[in-house]
Amino acid sequence: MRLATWNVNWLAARLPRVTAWMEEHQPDVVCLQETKLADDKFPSDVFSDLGYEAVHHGDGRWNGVAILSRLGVHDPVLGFRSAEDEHGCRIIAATCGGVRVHSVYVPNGRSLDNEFYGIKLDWLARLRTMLDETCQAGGSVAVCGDFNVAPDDGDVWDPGHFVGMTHVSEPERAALRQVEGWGLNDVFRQFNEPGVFTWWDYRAGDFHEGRGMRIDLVLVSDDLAGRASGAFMDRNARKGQKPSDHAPVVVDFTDA
DNA sequence: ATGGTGGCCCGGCCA
Repeated sequence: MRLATWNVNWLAARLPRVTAWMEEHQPDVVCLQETKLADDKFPSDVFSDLGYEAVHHGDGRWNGVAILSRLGVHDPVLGFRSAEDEHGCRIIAATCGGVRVHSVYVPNGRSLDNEFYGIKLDWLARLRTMLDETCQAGGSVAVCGDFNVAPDDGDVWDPGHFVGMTHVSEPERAALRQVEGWGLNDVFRQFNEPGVFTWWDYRAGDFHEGRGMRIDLVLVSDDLAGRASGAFMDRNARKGQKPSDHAPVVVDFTDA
């Protein structure tokens, strides 16, 4: 199974790039974030023509998450049980090829003194609760998406630059570890050295200057981690005309 | 360096 995650920063603008990328890389399951589409505007037919079933959770303006799969889409769950915990459309789950897949877009947090920072920490705690409530220990589980947290200092271009900022603060990293504590592994790290990033600000030539962060993660249960055969970030998808500010992350698994 | 860019929808918000 080839599993991918990509924050596309508005699917309407990115659809040609996304479909071309899927045809080139042939993922079996794709988690998308920041589609910024209402459900009735989601281009299910385009993905259907490529052989993928899709489930989408979006309200049209901000956020928006989806799962595309050519291994089936079973038992989809849109959002948390309580919408007020979710702060927009930020999580969708479905079973694809025997794996419980989650596509997540964690709140940005804005700044350490902003109310959205607390919302971000609460959201990550709520994610852990969802895993506790809906996933069986020992099952095949993947939580993929834009976590808006760089797991450690090797995941940012310059730790000194980020002192006092979100994405790197200890409470955020601790909240991420609590999610991983369900029994998930940051599988990208098995195959890549520190310094491989997934997001670069559009501004000031950050991409070309290498000023990025690794905030797009694929967290998988132990059985999947044991079957992982490779993982990469596709830098080419961040180049050229009208890119997302995120690059996709791909992980390959051998069959069970 | 409080800029810079690029999305939402068309002025302020969000990343």
